[in-house]
Order: sequence, then C-alpha cells, then structure tokens
Amino acid sequence: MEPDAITSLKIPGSVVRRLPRYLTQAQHLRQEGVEWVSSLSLAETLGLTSSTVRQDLSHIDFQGVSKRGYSTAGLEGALARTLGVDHDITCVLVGAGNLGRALALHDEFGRQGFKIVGVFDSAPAVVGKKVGRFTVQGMTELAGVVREQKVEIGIISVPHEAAQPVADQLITAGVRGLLNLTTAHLLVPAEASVVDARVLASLRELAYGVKRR
Amino acid sequence: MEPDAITSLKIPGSVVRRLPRYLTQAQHLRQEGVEWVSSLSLAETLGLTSSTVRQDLSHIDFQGVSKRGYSTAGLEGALARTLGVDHDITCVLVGAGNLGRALALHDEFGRQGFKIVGVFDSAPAVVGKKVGRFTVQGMTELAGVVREQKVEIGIISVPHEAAQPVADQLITAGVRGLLNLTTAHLLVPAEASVVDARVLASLRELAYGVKRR
DNA sequence: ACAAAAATGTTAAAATTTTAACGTTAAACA
DNA sequence: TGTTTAACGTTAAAATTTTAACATTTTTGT
Repeated sequence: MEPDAITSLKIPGSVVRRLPRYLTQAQHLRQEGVEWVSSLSLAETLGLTSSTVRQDLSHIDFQGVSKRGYSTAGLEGALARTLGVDHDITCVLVGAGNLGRALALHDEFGRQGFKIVGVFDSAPAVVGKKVGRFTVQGMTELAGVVREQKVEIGIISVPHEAAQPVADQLITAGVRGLLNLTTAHLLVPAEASVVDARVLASLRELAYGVKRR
Repeated sequence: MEPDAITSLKIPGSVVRRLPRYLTQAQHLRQEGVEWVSSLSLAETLGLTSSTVRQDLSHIDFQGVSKRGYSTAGLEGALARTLGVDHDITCVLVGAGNLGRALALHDEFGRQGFKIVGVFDSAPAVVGKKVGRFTVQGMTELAGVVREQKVEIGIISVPHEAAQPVADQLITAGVRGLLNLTTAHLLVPAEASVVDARVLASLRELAYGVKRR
C-alpha cells in the first residue's frame, strides 16, 4: 500500500507536536464511548481554534464527515498510523537512577506500544540489580541487545555529562531515535532523531508563568 | 527595585521555552570554568542560529560585551532572575505512582530550587507509606499544606481521569502553576499556568521521527 | 594612540504558523 | 424528494517567529 504522496511528504514540526494530543483525545473519547468529535469540540478541549485543528488533520490520511465531524476510532487509527505508533516500538533505557527506574516501571508506555527490552547502567553497583521485570545490564551488553532486538529508540536518563557518549553508543549500535531526559543538548547524525523530554525546563517555564502576576 | 519596563513586559512563549536551555548551558559552562560564551557558540551547541540567540537574550535584563560575548555567570544569574528561579519555589506532588515517586526522589529538581514539601495520593493503601524522606499524605490534607507552606506549584502525576479534579483542588487551595505529567488537558483559570511535561507525546513525536527515513 | 576585528544589539526581511473566511459536502428532517 | 444546515476542507490573510544584514561598540595588538 503506497503511502499518500501528499500527506506523507513532510508534516511541519509544529503540527507533529500536536498530533499526539489529538491521538490522546481520540483515544479518551473512544474509550468513553463517544463516536464522533468535531474540530470545534477538539479545539475547545485542547485550547486551540477549530481552524488549527482542521488544518492539522488535513495532513493525515483521514477524512472527516460533513455534519458529523471525525469518527473517534477512525481518527485514532489514522493518527497512530501517521505517527508510526500503530505497531510496537522496541526501546532500551540507559540510566537506572530514580527517573530511569520509574520509566521502566511505568507500564503506560508499554500499553501505548513502547516496549522496553532492556535497562542499562554503567555503575557496577547497579548492574545485576532488578528493576521490575528487568535485570540491569552493563554498558558492554548494550550494542548486542540493540542489534539482536532491532531496538529503534533509546531513552537516556543518565547524568548530563554522560549523555552525549551514551547517545553516541546508542546511535552506533543502530538506534534511530533518542528520548533525552537529561538537560544536555545531544548531537546526532542527520538520519537520527532526538526529542528532549524537558522536565526541568518545563518546571522553569512554569516558574516564569507563576512569577508574572 | 522597579523591573525594567521593556524587558519585563512580556516575553513571547517561543522565547520563554528556550530560556531554560540557555540557563542550563550557562550553568554547565560556568561549572566547567568557562567564563565567556558567544551567541554563535551557544547557537551551535543548542542547534539554533546566533541571530535567534541574540534576539532571545535581548528580552532579558542583561548585556553582552563586544568582542567577548556573554559572561556565563552573569547570564546564568540574569536568566534565573527572569525565569523566577533565583529563589526556592515550593511544590507539592500529587500521585505517588511510579512516576510521582521518581520525581520525589530525583534530587536534581531540589538542587535547582524546586522544593517539594509534600507528596499526596488518594489511595488509602499508599497513604502513610514512605517515599524517600516523605510520608504520603491523603488528599484531605492537601489544602492545608498548600496554604500553610504557601505552595506555588503542583506536580500532577495521577491517572489521567483524575487529573482535572486534582488540578481544581490544587488551584482552589492556592497553587498558581501546574506541571501536568498526565495526558489529560487541564483547564485552569486565566491567572494560573499549566505546563505539560509531554513524556508520552515526546515518545510519539519520536516515533514519527524514526519512521520517516 | 590608532587601526583592525570580533561580537553585540537592532532593524528589517523572510519564513512559518495561526486564524479567519467561505465554498462544498452530506446528514437530517419536513 | 428537496431544503436546511452543521461541519469539513481549502484558500488567503494576519500574526508570529526566525533569519539575515549591518551599524556600533570595545577589546586587542601594533
């Protein structure tokens, strides 16, 4: 099945960053038994305009229906396909500190298709310890696991000084995307992707928000 | 000391979202003993243009020096003041699941001035349990703690269906900013701020990134 | 003391993103 | 069966954001 020439060509970053929110809404609504949703209602619950919603959804391979809106199930499926989350994605997690362990234990990601297949850490004191169903492995085993299990995404939750070397190791081993939970800025080759989770940055952004009133 | 009329008037959101990254860089550089940094060098390490960096920093109350650039210490201080992170900010955390517990245990936030003063959960089985130095409290105690300790920020890491009611309770109790770790979209009065941590959304954004190549 | 040059702050243009406007489609109902 | 109308998809305008260009400043070196 050939992907649609227009819709698959390249979705602007501003739009890609909103697609996950539409997906979440579509999921929630469908789970609540709602079958149809309009651009206006999506806009209101997400704090956008209906124009933006329609403009955004025009980038995915899915059509609304006049007078009804969008089928929540159809929208959910189309968004999942567009984002590439309509199938499981294998991940490894590097850095078994508090944050890393929490993510490994947080089954919601697994339910959403992000399957962690290994947890790694460089500290000998941590290697061998259990984190939920995982046994923490040493960094020497990382490349092998990535190759054997065709791991696509690496989640980095190490101290920020260690982040770049870990990123390099992951990319060299064959991972194509990095979720960066550190405050470091990661440099990767053009064919790889990085998304920063920005947890501390979000808190700081919030500090600015609460200050000015 | 009157805040500068121009610089404090309102910094565009696009800029505010980058200020924490400059702050992080300035901190890292100063800790490494680097005293000066240019807009070009900042731009290169953050993946921006030097123009954007200079434009962004023109919003804060701080001047660079011709031929030298920006003093890392000065920049760090000015950014911290602009964002409002030059003093401690009290936070409470609601939802002592895996993610919540990890954040409570992650001392980096505390070192950066975000002081958690209480951890709350609605599940009777969890209330009374220890999370690091905290004893999980019931929701009935939330309002009292927020008022007595003048808590400014609430961190929400509950199941998404519970997020809005928890947000309402926090706002009613007097919190002025919310860090939302759930996938719910939170509605709050105009005088309050919400920042979404977008962890799952980031993974999904990454899925799109790894798909298209 | 003067000239050269590196890097800022600022102005203005370019690019992108968001919003509004509106023609079109198809469901609902008389 | 025809009319009404809600809501889409699309075009174009408005607003915002990013980038380029350059005049200005100030350090450095001769």
